Amino acid sequence: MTTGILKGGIRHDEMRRSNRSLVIGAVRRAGKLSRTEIAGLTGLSQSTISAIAADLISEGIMLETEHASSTATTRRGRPQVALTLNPEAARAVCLYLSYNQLLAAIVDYSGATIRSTSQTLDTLALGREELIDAVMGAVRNITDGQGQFMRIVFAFQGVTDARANEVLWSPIVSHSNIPFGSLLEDAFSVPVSVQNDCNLIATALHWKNPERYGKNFLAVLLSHGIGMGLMLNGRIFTGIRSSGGEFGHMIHKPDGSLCRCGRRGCIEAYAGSYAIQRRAQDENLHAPLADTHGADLQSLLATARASEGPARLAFREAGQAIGFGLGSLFSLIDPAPVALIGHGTAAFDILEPEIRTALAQTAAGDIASELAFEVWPDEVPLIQEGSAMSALISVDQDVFGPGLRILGAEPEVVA
Amino acid sequence: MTTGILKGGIRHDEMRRSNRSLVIGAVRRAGKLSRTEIAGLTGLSQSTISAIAADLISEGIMLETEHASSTATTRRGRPQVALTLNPEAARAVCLYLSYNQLLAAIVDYSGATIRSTSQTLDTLALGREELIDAVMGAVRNITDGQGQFMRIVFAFQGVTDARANEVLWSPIVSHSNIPFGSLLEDAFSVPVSVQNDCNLIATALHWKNPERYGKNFLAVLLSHGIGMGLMLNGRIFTGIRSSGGEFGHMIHKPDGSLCRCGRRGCIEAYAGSYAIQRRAQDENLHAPLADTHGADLQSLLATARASEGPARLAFREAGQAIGFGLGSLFSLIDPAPVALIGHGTAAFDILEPEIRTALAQTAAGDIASELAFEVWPDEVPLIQEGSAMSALISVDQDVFGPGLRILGAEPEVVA
DNA sequence: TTTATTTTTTCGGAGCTCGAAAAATATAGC
DNA sequence: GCTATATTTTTCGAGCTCCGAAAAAATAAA
Repeated sequence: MTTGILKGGIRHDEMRRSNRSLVIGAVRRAGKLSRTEIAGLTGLSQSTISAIAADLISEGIMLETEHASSTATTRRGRPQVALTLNPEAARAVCLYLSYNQLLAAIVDYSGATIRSTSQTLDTLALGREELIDAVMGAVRNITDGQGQFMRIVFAFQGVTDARANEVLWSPIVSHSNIPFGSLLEDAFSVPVSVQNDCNLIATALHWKNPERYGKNFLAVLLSHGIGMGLMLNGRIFTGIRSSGGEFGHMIHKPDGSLCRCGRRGCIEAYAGSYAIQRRAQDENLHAPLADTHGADLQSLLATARASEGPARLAFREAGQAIGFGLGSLFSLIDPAPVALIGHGTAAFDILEPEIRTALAQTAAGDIASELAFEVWPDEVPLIQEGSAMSALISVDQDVFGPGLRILGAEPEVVA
Repeated sequence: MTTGILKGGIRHDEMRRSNRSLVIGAVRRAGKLSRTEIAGLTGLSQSTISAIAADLISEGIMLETEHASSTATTRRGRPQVALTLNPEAARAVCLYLSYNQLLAAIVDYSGATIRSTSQTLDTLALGREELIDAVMGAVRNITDGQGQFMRIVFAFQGVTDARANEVLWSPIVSHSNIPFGSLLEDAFSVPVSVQNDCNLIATALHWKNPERYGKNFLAVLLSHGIGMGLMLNGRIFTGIRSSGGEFGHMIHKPDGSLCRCGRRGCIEAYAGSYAIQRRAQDENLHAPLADTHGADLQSLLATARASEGPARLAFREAGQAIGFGLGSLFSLIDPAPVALIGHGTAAFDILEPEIRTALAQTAAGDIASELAFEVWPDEVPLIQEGSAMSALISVDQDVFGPGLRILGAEPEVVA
């Protein structure tokens, strides 16, 4: 139900704008598409597609590829000409700051990675200015001599604001409210979006496997902390003020274990890998916050698998927290496909039965049995792919859709 | 971020369709509007509005009202002519089935109630067929001799499916999966939508007070059970399969109190009025399910206000459950304006401090202090208004927006 | 080489919006 | 009462964009 916020009469140019975006989106999704196929997919007429394609080609946004052998073997009749996005049409910079690591990449308009860099840095120890300098330096470094670029996407473990401009809070740095968006925009004169890593994971899943991850699904990152990306109605769900979806900080047990965020009883305080380790060692009151990235958890997991004991109990309680949390979430939005991502999924064999047992005790219980989890151990490639798609879709819709011409992306005129 | 589900090229007729809807929506929102004002609000040109208004008037959807004294006292120049929706253009039937009561109303296209009926019935005791017959009878009864109508909205305390067709489960009847939508559609040959009562409350708040209840807010019904309606991005939020938003059945305490739904630890099992009463009397294991509609709760509340004791404790625990629940919810969607509705709000003086204390311990704690609750003791008028608006907006957009002509709504030709 | 088949482009027609000018309708001043 | 001024609404021609049908293009099959 639309509810009467006005402004927004459709004019003539809007129509073209929208249809151009539709065509670009269809080609991005499929990779290669003939005019006839585009007409079929969009419902627009052949003649309209012909006109729009001619424009896009003359603007250097799309390319005609030699005889597309798209449809099986050669058939009678004039062969279809495949259209693709012109890789040279635009470039974007993708940044990903995670615990002690800063990744950067340049992608072309087709999504291919042109160049990438990686550097380690002590994220928690760094001062505010040092942190900003490191990020700025990474962009300067990777773009040096690489020509113009049209977008920066800054992926971040933490809470960003809803306008995708500022980092509000993050577990991996010691500072809050850092306006990376404005800083980067001022420095590089390019639109920047600051995005929560889990939201980008969801974006990536949607592009990798649209059958499973269509208009509604859930991606849960099981890592040092617990994160979530949520797709609802075909859109990444963000909160009203922040990037939202702080699944890890829903309350599992009022007044329960101490969480990294300073509060008590959050899901993360049971299911984050630091919490599992803490629970396995002594009792569960105070958080040591040792950085348990990788190895330690592996040995703990081996112990847990070997026999009953505190280690296995710790993983079980983690599974319970996740299960009840999903149950509460599903009370609001119903079960949907769920993906579990990150190194915490190594313990999936122990977690899953506990998750299902807990879920069965919640309002989602009836349909929980239908629910299939998919596991992706490594989140980094997903975040990188999500960043690239996020940047490029933004170019598709905001720049090439409207048909503006942008500095530094001078299109070749393909007579 | 739009994500590439195709189909949906904009054609020429779509443009008109969309702009017609926009005009109708503007007039519905404002009640009375001159062509000039519509042009200003929609951003469309005067000439376009003139053309669209002429169409709508000739189709009998809008009316020219005598010299609208909309703008203060008379000014120089040709006076504005106010346009209003023609009350005769359409009618809709609104039904509301709640505990032991079935309300029906006919509203005209301006939203005015033409006729209304009320009947009591023993909802829990009624057989499946008796229940269906009662609903059918109510529609037949109220529409008898009243001419054609274009929509039925069936408001319901309970879970409906996402297509707004079926009642999946309800606490007030003994049967589940009743396809009221199809049954009514077959019987009356009119589109029917079956809606959760809390979603309609949210719709009503949005129309009554768009400043406060704009694109994002939350309505929580504190009654025998606990319900929720959620507006996100200007749309009523529904789950993927069901009407969704079952706030009352998020888990407050794993393995906690028995809930009316058969599970344990739901928020409702602490905050529903049956739960409060149960908690005040003995211990909290089994639910008596006495129908505590009204009076009993009043005396309990008096006891609670008078002195410390089990009664006050029961209300306090209810507040805690609500507070932690809101905290979890706000972890996902951030604080937004909240309205509390229903007879449970009579205890607001006791509940509020507990809600705020609990909230402060959750991720929403930082901004919880900014949060203002608004209290509406009586839900029925809101549900009725919400039903009417829901039905009429559907006519606006699906029938009159496209400009089709519908049986039984023969427009007068206003030369 | 001719015919059949399929894709793509071209062209005329129709619908919608827009801006500017004209028409309509009131008040204000003399 | 008449004219000037102000404001709203309608009218009219121009400009986009889309569509359908026909033409053109490009290939396989006969």
